Amino acid sequence: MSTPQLEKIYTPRQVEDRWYRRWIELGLFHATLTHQGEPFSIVIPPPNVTGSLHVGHALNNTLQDILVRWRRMQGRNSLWMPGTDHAGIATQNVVERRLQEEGTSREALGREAFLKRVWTWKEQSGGTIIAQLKRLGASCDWERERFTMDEGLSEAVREVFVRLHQDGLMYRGERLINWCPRCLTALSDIEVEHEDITGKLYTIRYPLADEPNTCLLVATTRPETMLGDTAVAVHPEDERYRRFIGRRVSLPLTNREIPVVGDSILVDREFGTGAVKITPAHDFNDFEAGMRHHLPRIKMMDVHAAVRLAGTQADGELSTVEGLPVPKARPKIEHILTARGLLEKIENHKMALGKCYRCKTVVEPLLSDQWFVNIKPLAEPAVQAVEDGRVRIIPETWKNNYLGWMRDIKDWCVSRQIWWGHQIPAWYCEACYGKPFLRRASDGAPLIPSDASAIVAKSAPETCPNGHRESLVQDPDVLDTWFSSALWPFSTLGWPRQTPELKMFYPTSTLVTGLDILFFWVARMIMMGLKFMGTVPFRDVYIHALVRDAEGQKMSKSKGNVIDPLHVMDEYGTDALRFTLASMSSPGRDVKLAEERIEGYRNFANKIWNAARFILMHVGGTRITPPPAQRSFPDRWILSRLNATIRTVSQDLAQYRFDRAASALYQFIWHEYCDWYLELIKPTLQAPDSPESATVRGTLVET
RNA sequence: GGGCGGAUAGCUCAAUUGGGAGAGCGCUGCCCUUACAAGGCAGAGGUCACAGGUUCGAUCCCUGUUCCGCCUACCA
Repeated sequence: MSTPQLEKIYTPRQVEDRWYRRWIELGLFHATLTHQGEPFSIVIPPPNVTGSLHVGHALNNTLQDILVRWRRMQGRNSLWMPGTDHAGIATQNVVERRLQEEGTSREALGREAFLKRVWTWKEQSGGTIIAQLKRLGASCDWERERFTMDEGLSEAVREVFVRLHQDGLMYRGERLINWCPRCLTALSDIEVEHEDITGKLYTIRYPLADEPNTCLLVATTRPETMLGDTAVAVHPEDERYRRFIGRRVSLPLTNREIPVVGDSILVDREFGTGAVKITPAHDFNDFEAGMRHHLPRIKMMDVHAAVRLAGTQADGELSTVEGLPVPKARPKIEHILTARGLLEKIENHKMALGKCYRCKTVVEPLLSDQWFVNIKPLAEPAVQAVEDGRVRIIPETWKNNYLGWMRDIKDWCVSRQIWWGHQIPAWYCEACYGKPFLRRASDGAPLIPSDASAIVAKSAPETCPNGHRESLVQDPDVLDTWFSSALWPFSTLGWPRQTPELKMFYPTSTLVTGLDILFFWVARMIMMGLKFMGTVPFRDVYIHALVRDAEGQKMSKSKGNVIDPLHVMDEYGTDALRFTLASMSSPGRDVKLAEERIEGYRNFANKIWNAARFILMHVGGTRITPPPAQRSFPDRWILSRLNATIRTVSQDLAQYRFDRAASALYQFIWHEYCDWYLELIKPTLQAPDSPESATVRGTLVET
């Protein structure tokens, strides 16, 4: 019998690396098609390919790993499908920043060279997050790793786009969309973050055209947009203003006269002055109102959110505003209005400011031609699937959140004016619609004529319907990153081909994710899964907590309160981090990660290490399983406790109570096995030949 | 504006059916007893946010209040 020499103190790093290598060598994470067990599958929420492991990833992947390893131990054919996301805007921004440091830009490089550059960047840094997941111990089936821009997944994207188009669920149209003036692209509604601020409410005098001494008082938080006003609305039943409806006011600072209309939807009599300016090209409500009253749309800013006076005959003073970005234009307009006695008052006003979720720039509503998914027909079945329990959302409290959003869902703007991503599979004929075609105008807007009809196809068509061959150009825009993510549960398994993997592992068993991407990702996967696979993409959605710092603050680089999981793993070991995250992951509560807690579980790992060390010192690698009749009282006791613990842990994990499972393990190992059992058997270990001793050995090594 | 969650020991959090309030960390005291001082044993510490109500009895159920957090919402 050899007596292995174990260090007195557990040093995680070497042990972790050694075991991880061994697991990989033995192919333990690889799911095969020949495995007889009942399939169990999870697709990873693909991290951004340029990303680095943060503590949210650590939690998310720890929980998935626990589930997968547990099911694997139960004999299930378990697949954890890994991969990364191309993360369109985020990645493009990263590479663009690099270019800027080099004194160049994507425009200077041109599309092709730029994309080459992004791919290079992806090859260089794309492996980082994967390596970090391995460091975390993630038991993914790495042989199956996918990337959202792999050829197979891109094919799935084109297939879906074309089929949605065929079914009338994908359309192009001029709508008001959220526009990021820094990223220079459209954003979907949920890509806009709202921040509460105290802004200003300006009340401006709009004189009646035929009665200049009488003014309508109009309230606005964005006075500069008055340059794009095409009407003023009052409530049709408002006694104060009824007599003005149908007459005209002369729009200050411009030479235009605009009508006064009655609109009971737009106007809240109680708010402000009861009179609202209508700027159809720069406000969502006004856009709708503009449609109701057939008002013209005047764009008073360009894609950089800089003021344009086109459509307005500006006087000398106003022309100084031309070209100024909104934050600079606003005070100038305020100044001019004040100087001319047109500003009635300014009040403080609480409001929500929309910001780009990628770069935090203030988002502007902009009139633009974009591609949209007609989402209602897809949302309805996805609502049903959750209502009737085909998809279970855990904890259930988020179910209403999901249903509420889905029932009130707006069409999904899927086109992005960036280069990194899946280029939209639509072609236009320059011969039919004139040149220059797809070049960008000085304001950056694509020059696809609104009436140009697109030829949507999986690959470039030979000719346009009129027979032109050489004049076809592809839509320059790319798809929202979340478009390809929505297909992830089946595209990674080989769809649109009917692969054996798809048959075996779809629908997947569980999705583990954070609340922040419930709408971005989860909802869209359910919609797309139902549409293209006919079944839900997963049975359970487990929504875990958000990890905060010890003070409960959201971790952010700017606050400097970020806990780096890599640092924690170096300092305390991977198991300490994982056990901490699991044990604090109780439902309905955010995880406040405090370093002392991690230290406590580092000690736990050390405790286990030393228990093993103790056993090995006495019995080495001997493995003896005595028949039940020969088992001592302590043996029978600890075995019964062991079985009870296994039962508890299994029940807890089946209910996604990672916290309880962790505490059951902690309790058993430390306070029952170590504190009592090991102490109880110490005397018998003094007499190595006694039957009790043999029993002890067998039991210990077995467990 | 609407919706949801939280408030329990100094700190971080448990407590699935209303009936004696728990863990880890920290703290106090004693132990370097050869598995582990990243340990062992013993112990202190809580009007379970506040105010009402239901009940024989409430941390738990109901109502209201305060504070914190989140989601959602473009009342200009």
